[in-house]
Amino acid sequence: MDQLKVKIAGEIALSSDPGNAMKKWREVFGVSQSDLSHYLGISPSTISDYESNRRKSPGIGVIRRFVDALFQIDLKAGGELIKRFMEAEPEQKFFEAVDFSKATTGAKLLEAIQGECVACSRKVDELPLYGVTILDSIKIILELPYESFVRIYSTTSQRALLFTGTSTGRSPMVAVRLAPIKPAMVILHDLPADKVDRLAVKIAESEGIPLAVTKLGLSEIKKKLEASV
Amino acid sequence: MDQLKVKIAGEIALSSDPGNAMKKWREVFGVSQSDLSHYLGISPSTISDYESNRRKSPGIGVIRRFVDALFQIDLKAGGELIKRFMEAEPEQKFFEAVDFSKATTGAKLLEAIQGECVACSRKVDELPLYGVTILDSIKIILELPYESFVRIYSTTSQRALLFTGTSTGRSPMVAVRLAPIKPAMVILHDLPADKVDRLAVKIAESEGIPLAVTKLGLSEIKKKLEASV
DNA sequence: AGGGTCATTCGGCAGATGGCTAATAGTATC
DNA sequence: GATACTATTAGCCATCTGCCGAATGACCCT
Repeated sequence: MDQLKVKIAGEIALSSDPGNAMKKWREVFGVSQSDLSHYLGISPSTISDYESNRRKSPGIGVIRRFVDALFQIDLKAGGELIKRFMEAEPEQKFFEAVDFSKATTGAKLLEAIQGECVACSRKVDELPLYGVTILDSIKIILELPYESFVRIYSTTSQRALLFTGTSTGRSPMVAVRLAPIKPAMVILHDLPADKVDRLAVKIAESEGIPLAVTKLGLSEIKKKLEASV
Repeated sequence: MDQLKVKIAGEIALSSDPGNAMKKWREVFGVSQSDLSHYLGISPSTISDYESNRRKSPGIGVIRRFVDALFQIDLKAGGELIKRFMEAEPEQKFFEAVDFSKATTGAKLLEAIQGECVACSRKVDELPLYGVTILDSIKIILELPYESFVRIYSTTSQRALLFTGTSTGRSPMVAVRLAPIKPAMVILHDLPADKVDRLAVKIAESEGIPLAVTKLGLSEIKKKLEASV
């Protein structure tokens, strides 16, 4: 647990955009600016000041309070996020790509993997899909250093992202929002449609990216994908 | 390499004694205050100000420049330290204890493992030894979070510490200096007597702790130790 | 005894931080 | 439309950072 704290603090401290790093972690922990500020006993605008880099070099006191607050808020709520982060084993591959030889559509893909659209369903047929990238959401957040946090998405235009190991879909969509190049579609693995986070849906809508869920097993999905190549 | 930077930055940021954390890493990298300050283009007293916690919450800008400087200084000198840190495999035990059933002396121990004293040799016979703790110096520095960096030494009074994987003996002695409870003797493994760092010797002298080296293989040493139980 | 490197302490100062309040605005939900 | 929650922006100010220079002690060396 301390290790995770150290990683977050170090990431913020070394980031060339510390405000964005703080924002990322706040959103990953699913805390609003006002909740966080209330917890810290300061005004919400102060949080916004940090996240917009109005303070170019925040003191480590701020960082410490910030990280501690996120942890304590999560612990009060049961410590689910921290638990999942701690359980994630390092040194394992966290993504896998399947390319299609010819373009398909979101609708066809969802049909193949028994997916259900929860946001932006009208766009499901618009964009051609050239492949699917399967990602472990926890590992991405943990193992990609902040600077390269978004680099993985550089090739994801015209591709669907399938996130595994997500409990609400919030963290992956935060990642998507921060990315400069957006995927054509996002699919959340093993997550009931009604448990999808509202913030995640909101991000999907505002970005215009179809968001879907599927309960099919991972190996099943891979089979289907490879069969459709 | 970035991971190591993040770890150092995070450790400093979250430490309740950031000055000491900065000092630890500066000394681990073997850089003097004046060299570091010269490299950063600031005055040596500024470094001292930080290390004595005159600034209670240094900005992340300072931390960033500090960490970058340490890395660049080491890289200019060949990057040996960074290389060693990167090579250290995690998830491996980093210490091993051998206890004696009855007390022995430093002189007897050194004779058994073919050790050679390089500092404070006159005290080698004074203190009774009840055991030897074998430590991997790199792993200690890397894996022990700063707060518990010294906890391992709580039981080392009346014991000798044998450090493996050290290239100059500087880092282990820095660790010893920071520890609240001191070992009775320090032995550096696989290191020629003339390559022992001068700062290491100085620390040993000022702490009154005999410092020795041995070239005997680790397995040989363990055999000898177990034989003398 | 003197010179060199090492580190610490302290007073001082420009400028930045850390915080506030108030105003603004986008989305949701009622 | 009103209310509530979200986040951002701007002006303001006390305090603290970030850095300096000078003075002070340790050492070690020759």
